[in-house]
Amino acid sequence: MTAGNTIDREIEARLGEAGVRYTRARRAVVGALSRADGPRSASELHQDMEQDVPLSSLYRSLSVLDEAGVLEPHNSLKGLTRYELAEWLAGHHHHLVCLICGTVEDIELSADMEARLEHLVETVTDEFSFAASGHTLEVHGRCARCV
Amino acid sequence: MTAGNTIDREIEARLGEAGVRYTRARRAVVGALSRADGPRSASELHQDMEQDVPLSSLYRSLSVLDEAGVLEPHNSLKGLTRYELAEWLAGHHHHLVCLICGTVEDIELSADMEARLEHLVETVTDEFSFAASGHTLEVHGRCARCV
DNA sequence: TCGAAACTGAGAATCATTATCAAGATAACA
DNA sequence: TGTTATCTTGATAATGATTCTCAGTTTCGA
Repeated sequence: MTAGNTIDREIEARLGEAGVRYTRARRAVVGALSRADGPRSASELHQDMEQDVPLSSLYRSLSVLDEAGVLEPHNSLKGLTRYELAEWLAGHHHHLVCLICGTVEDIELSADMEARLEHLVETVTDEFSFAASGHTLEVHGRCARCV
Repeated sequence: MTAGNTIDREIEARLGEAGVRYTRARRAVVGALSRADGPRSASELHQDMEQDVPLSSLYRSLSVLDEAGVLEPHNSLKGLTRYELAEWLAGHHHHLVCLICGTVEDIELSADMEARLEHLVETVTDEFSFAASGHTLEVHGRCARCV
């Protein structure tokens, strides 16, 4: 996939600006996340990549990538933090959150709905003294696997 | 406030169905939460109620109330779980999430916007095999205190 | 008033995450 | 091409939130 390479180049550039390297471990994390269909926690990634990268390094990779703006953290069930590629890499989307098993699936909204949300967020910015930088609609319920 | 009493009666009834009592500690938790303007974590509540209830009991109260459907958990920054009164008690609302300090403020949407969201959620239910039970719009950014 | 069931508090145990630190890779450059 | 400054890594210890355990206490109904 050329898309993968493009993303890799963009990330490499971004990390360069941040003064850090795009190492094997970090590439592996990005790879696993771009293969995933939703946010993943450190331990989920650890399994996905078959213990290739030790947990402690994995956590460090995640926080480096997060600080560089390559990833976005997503706080989920049971005090777990799951990460996904940032919107500028993966596109804007929303979440289906399973209240039973905690997994999160990405979904996209219609352009119409998305436009309305954007407008709403602007309104909020004015109404409350809150500097909005983004938004996510979370739909809660039971996923297919949790019947 | 009569509202408080009404809520208390409703909660008492609900807990009765669940076969648990509405004890002093649990009342204190509900009181602190209904005074708050957004979700609160166990340790925040512990401070709010001036160590009146020991942390271990507080956690237990939270999980009992959660299981009985009186509270709703909200996963926030740094693996913290914050709770708030469930929607059937506190009304439906959305969140302003500060990415810096992690505090969450409740907001309400216009009826128009809310109707659109509801409609959207129904669409999602059909399109994906996902049994939606609720939704929240999270607006991310910096709160007034974090300039 | 007695006993079963529910509750409480203190402390130990768990789990995710972060910090530490010595050893290993890399890049720039003399 | 060796040298050095810097960035990384991996193992391990430490932290912080949350859950578990268990003995003692309270509460409700018979």
